[in-house]
This record gives sequence, structure tokens and C-alpha cells, in this order.
Amino acid sequence: MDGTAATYNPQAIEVKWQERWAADGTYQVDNDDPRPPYYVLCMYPYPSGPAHQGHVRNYTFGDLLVRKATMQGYGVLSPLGFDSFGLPAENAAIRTGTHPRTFTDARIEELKASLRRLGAVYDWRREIRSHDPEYMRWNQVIFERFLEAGLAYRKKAPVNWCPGCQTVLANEQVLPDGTCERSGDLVVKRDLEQWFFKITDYADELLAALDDLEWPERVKTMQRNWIGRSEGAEFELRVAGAGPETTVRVYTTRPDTSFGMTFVVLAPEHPLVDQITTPDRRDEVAAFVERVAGETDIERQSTDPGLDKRGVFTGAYAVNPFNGAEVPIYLADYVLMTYGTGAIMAVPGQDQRDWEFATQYDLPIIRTVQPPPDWTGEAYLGDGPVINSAWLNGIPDVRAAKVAAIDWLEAQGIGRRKVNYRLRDWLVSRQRFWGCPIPVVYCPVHNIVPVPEDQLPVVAPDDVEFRPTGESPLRYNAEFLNTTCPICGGPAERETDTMDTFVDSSWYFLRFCDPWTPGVPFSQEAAEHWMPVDQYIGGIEHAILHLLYARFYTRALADLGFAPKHLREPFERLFTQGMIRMGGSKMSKSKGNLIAPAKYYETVGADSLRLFHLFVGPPTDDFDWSEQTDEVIDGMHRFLGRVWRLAAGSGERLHLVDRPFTPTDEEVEKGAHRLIDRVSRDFDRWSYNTAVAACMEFVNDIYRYAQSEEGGRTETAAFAVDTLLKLMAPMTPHITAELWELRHGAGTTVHNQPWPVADPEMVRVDTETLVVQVNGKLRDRITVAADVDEAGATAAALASPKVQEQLAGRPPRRVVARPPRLVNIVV
RNA sequence: GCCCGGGUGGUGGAAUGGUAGACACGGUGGACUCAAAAUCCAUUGCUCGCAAGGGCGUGCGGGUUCGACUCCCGCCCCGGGCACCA
Repeated sequence: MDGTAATYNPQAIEVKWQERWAADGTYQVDNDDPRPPYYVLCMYPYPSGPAHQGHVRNYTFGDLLVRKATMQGYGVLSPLGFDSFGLPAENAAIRTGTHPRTFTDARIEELKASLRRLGAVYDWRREIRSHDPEYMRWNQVIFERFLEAGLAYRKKAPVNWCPGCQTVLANEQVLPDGTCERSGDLVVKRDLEQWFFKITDYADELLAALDDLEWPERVKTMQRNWIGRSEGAEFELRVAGAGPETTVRVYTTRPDTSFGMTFVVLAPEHPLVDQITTPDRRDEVAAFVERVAGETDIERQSTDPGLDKRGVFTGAYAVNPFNGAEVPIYLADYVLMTYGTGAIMAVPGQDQRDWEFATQYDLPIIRTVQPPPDWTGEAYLGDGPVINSAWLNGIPDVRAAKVAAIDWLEAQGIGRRKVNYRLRDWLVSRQRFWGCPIPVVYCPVHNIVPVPEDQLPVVAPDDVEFRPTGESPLRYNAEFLNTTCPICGGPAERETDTMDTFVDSSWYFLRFCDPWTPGVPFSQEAAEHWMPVDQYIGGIEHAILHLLYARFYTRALADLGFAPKHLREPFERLFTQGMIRMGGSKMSKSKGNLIAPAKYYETVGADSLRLFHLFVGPPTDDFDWSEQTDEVIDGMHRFLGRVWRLAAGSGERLHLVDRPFTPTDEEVEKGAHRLIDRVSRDFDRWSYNTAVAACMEFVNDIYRYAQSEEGGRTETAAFAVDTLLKLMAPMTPHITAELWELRHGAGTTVHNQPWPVADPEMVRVDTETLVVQVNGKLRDRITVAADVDEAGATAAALASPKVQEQLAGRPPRRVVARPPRLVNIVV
């Protein structure tokens, strides 16, 4: 053997193969590729600099699938791009004066280089950067079509406003104590006119279609809860002493409990508050409203600090239409203007939060559902017959009572059946510079006017000043701000808000299918060919927002004629990986706990790092990076060294001979088939850690075989090693490629070998270990034929001397036989 | 607070109602070496015992079952998301 084959040197071989894959375009795929299509996609990253271990893990999983599907004969679409708009680049611009584009492009190059060095392969001809003007053009065209179709609209919505900075803050910029991270001022809520996308139009479909997706149940559950469909009723209550036009509309999921309403609660932002509050209550109500304005929704809905001072009486009363009773109207922080009608009827008998509120404010409690006799709790949420409810009394269950109550409301003309969603429309306006401009102008005559398509994309000017106030520089750039109305040519102002970056990530996977056809964001044919994504891979932190927005966008684009009409779901299968944590918190640049992969590339190599991420635990689990982690990574390098010495034939005491086939050789070949079976099934169930463990066991077995007295048979060993290299190729692509070339000659590559298939005859085992228990305790292990029946297994178990000793002459009361695995003898 | 996960040796984890701890990391002992590195071998849940062998053991408390890490109920602890971080 020559010097290069003698020792494993990852630095020498990894870059060589990476350059070859790039130069040969091995993993580029054309849209007319004749192989069956398969689309593997990892969530495109925000470019924050060189890859961190979270990226390494994510892209290792994706790359494994790309390479395996390629070996299986698919034409695999494996694109990547960059989610390149966002707050960090803007903050860096303010800090350093560097334009966000310069900053971002530099970060992208760093990230790309470190992913290349990992050996992850992509069709880079399809790369997308969300700040690319071509991508922005289509983002803006789509926005204008949304506007045309009524899917985009403007309304007022509260934002975080910092009085010191005179600007809008992201939630992230508001510290836990409610102050601005920059100035320390107390952040307040302020209403601004903002753009929304009507995702609620699709609420029903987004909910119903979840059932058929091959997604993790937990993600589907989170989306279901997020959409939060509820069925109930909406009805009007007159305000006592006011005219008939002054009514409070409430939404309830429990119209059957209306006779138990003992008060009404409005959100502090409710438009009726000023009108109905009595003069003697004004000061207290105003103070309360102001205080709640400073709270987040999470604080408002928390019941943690107790319920004191969480509500205030307005002095007004509402009339319960069911029985004419006058009940007091309160304000409470836990009622949100954004859900339902912003007003609720409170029924403390059947709602625990209402119960606590009623107790706090000495309000009456009336039960309208009969709790079971042994009920000791407070509010009763369960089923039961209606009580204390006049004409509803005696209805045996909640479901029937709801129907009766709603029928009555509709007959009286004061209310109706109503399906409600927790899901709110998507607020897409961002008061930032580094985002895709919203392509409209405001004309004093023609109001909102979209920028004509031939003038797109609207791109922010470069000569702006980044001020440390956090204010978008667009507001102060006269050249950008002042324009003319596309309709009348008169003076007009541009929209200075940009789009939420989730807009960019809501359709990039469609653009990847075809970033080339002029005149369209992507061609229908290409989308037809590749979509939906066969396997989407990303972090669990995107379980709700990104995935829901992408599902909405795909439907909207199909309905607007951009995508094929029948394309509803973008991601056929979803896999969500766990996070890499360090010291208990998520790895992130801001926490300064990133571990760059570069140092591993320079020492143990990319293959060892990839193998580590596959081996360390189930891909869905979080992983805590610790001081011991480097030792585990070193262990992967040692294992690959063993593989190298075995496959390159440079291992000590390897003893291979040409000789006739023996039963020992047959066992080794069977072992290889069992490995194929195990690794293939483990890959299919995302159990990479056990697949790696199986390969390690196999390598140990082959070493024992090749180092034994009688030695290994050359052909058998060659079959075993070649099988191993093929199975490991998707996990550790460089070392397996190099070894394959070494064994089979220049120009050959393991990566175009067909994925091995196990022969079922060779996988079958002849004998099994029968576990014998007495009263559930393990007492013996017996080797039995794999096809042993119940009687045979029982007989073998009873014949065991150890079992006889335990029984001590007692007759078995019962024998549970589960051949060929187990017999349990109960005495 | 609400929604969603998780808890197994010193450590990462394995075990789809049937042998708890596969495979690794670390530790201990040994071989090779002048020495070290590398490599290789043995051993390694806790505990009693010279040994054979026994007992205990999957966050805590109950339950279902011949049998529970696994299923059910009630707790405790840790993590993720909560709509302007992406």
C-alpha cells in the first residue's frame, strides 16, 4: 500500500471530493431530468455568519437524504438559498455604518463556504437570496395580486412604541420588564395603520388539511391549537339606560350557560368603554386602561400574580336577553380585543377564570349545569343536565342545550350561530429598512395605488443614513419618499414599511423549482414537476408561524393562478429536528455560545463531524453541547480510522485468504444483509443514531472475522466492506468515496452505486434466545429454533433445570408463551 | 398563564407491552514502546457475596397487566412556542 492509503487523512480527501462534485455538477438537476423527481429541502437559513452546529445538524440530515435518494435512482432537487432580510443586518448597519447588503452578502459567503466544506451538495444554480431584486420583484408582484384579490388590506393595529426612540420596536427589542433595550424607556402600545394578509379566509382549509399530512403529530397539534376553531354563538346585549343602538356584542362557546351570566367583561381597548363608563368610575377606568396598554398578551392572560386589580367596574350594566337581568360591565386584562368580539359574557359557574374573577369582586355565581354528586371543584366544565335556566331546564346534556339556546337567539333575531378562530390575520408591515418594500404609493386623490408592474421592483435607495434611533431610514429619505401618483401624476408618497421576512420564506420553495422562466415567479410546469416538497427539514421552532404562512401562501398562489390550481400543501412530509443547546439555552450568536465547525474541519474532518451529529441521539431530540462533546467527536474520527484501515487493507493483523466458502463466511454475508436491512429501516424511521451503531457493530464483527486464526475469505470480506461503504456513503460521503475509488479504480464512485437491497432469505435467523421467566423474573435463557411453537417453547422452558429449581415442585398456575422470545411461568 | 415536548448508568443514548442499559464517550487494568502518541485486549448500573449466586434499579405516587421505561390517572422538575427574532 502506498502512503496515502495507509492512513486516514480527511483534509486531503474531503476538499478534493467537494471540488469534484462542484466541478462535475453531480448534484445539479434539470427540470427535464428523466428520473423520477424527489424534492428534498432544508429550511433556508438566516445568514448570520459561518455555520453553527444547528446548521451542521440540519444540513447533514438533508444531505444524507439527497445522497441516499440519488443512489436509489431519483432525480433529486436539492436547492438552497438565504433568508437574507432581517433585523440583525440592520442593527449591524447602525452599529458599524456598513450597508446591510454588504454585511449580508459577506455573511452569506461565509455560510456557503462552511456548508460546502461540510460536504453538503446543492444545485447552486437555483440559489435564492431574499434581498435579490429579482426575488423582490416577484414578492411585490404577488403582494399586488393579493391586494387586487382582497387578500391584502390595511387596518389599525397596536405596535410596541418606544417614546424615547420615537420608533416601533420588535417584540425582541422589548426587555422582559417592558422597557426598550436601546433607551430603557417604558414601551407602550400604539395604533398604526398596517398591512394584513387575510390568512383567516383559509382557516377552515388550513385546519382540515392537517389530517392528511405526514407531519409530526405534535406540529399538527400545535397548528390546530393555533388556528383554534371553536363553535358557539354571537349575540347582542343592550346597555341598561342607553339607547337601543348601544349594544355589546359578545361571543361565547357556551350559549347554553347564558342564564348563569352574572357579569360582562370588555377588553380595555373596547370602543364602547368611553361611552358607557359612568362619571364616577372614569378616573379608575382610565388608570386601568393605561396600565393594561403596557402589558403583553402573555402577561394579560397569565393568572400567575393572582387576580387582584386585574379588572375594573365601568359603572354600567348590560341586560341579559335571556332573562332580562341587569349585570355589571367590567373591564379585565384577560379579555383581548383581538379574539372574538373583544367582549364576553361571564359565567362563573362554568368557567374557572370567571369563577376566580367573581370571587375577587364579590359577584354572584349561578350554576347552570348540574355537577356530579361527588363534585368538589369550583367552576364545573363537564357535561350534565341544565339547571337554573328557565325554559332550558331539564335538557339532559350540554350539546343539546347549546343547540336550543342558539335556535332561540336566532328566532329572536338577537344573535346567531358563529364559528370563531383564534387565528388572526397576518400582520405583514414592518417599520424597517432591511426588508422588501411594500410596493404602493399614497395619493391624496387616488388613495392607495399599487406601483405599476413594469416599475417593479421597488428597491430602497443605498444612500441612506442609518441612525441609532432604530427608525427606518426610509422615512427621512425624501428622494424615496416623494414620488408621483401612477394614475394622475400628482405628488404622492411611497409606503415606507417593508414586508415581514416570513413573506419571503412563504414561497421560496416554489421559486427553487424554476428561477429562470421570464415573466413569472416560477413556471406552472416546473411546480407541477417538483412540488410538493417530498421532504422538508427544519427546526421545531418553526412549527407554527413559518409552516402555517407557507401553507397559506401556497393555497393563495394556486388560487391566483401562479401555482397549479390543485397544489394546496407545500410540504408532503416534514421532519423537525431538535435544537443544539449549550448550558441549557439555545445556541445563538447573541448568547455567544456558538461552536463553529471550522476547527473540526481542520482536525477530525467533516465526515467525523457529520457522523457525530447523526450518532449523538435521535434527530428529534435536543442536544446539550458540553465539554465531553469533543471527546465523542474524536471517537467518530477513531471509528472512521478503523473503517479506513479495514477498507484500504492497511489494518494490522488483517488476514485475508482465498479459500473455499465456509459456514463462518455465510454468517458474515448474512450479517451484511442484516446490516442493509437495519440501516435501511433505521434511515426510513429517522433513527440515524442506531444506524451508525449498527455500522459500528458490523465493523467490529468484520475485524474479528479478518483477524481470526483461520482468517477471512477475500471475496466475503470484499462484499462486506463494499456493502458497508455503500450504506455509509450518505452519512460520510468523502471517506466512502475515496475508499471506493481506492478499491475499484479511478473514475468509480460509491455515490452512483445503487442503494443495496437485502435478500430476505439472508436476513432470516434460524435460532432465537428464549427468555424464561418465573413470576415475571428472568431465570433462564434458552436457544430455540426461530419457528418454535407455543408447546415447544413451553416444554423447553419447563425442562430448564434453573426453572425446575425455582418451581421447587409447585405446579405452574399459568404459562404465558410468546414464542420464540419469551415464556413466563406463573405459580 | 395557555399550547407542545421531555425526564433511563459518571455522560450521550438503546430497548415500537416481553432479556433494561445496544452502540459510544469517560473511567480502571493490561499488551505494544526506551518513553509517549497511535493501536489493540479486558472490565465498567448500584449493592451484598471469596465465589456460585442474590437483591435493588428507567423523576415521584397510584393503577391496568402473567409481565410496564413503554399504557392510564395525579404530582414534581426541565425545555420549546405564544403572532414585530428568524
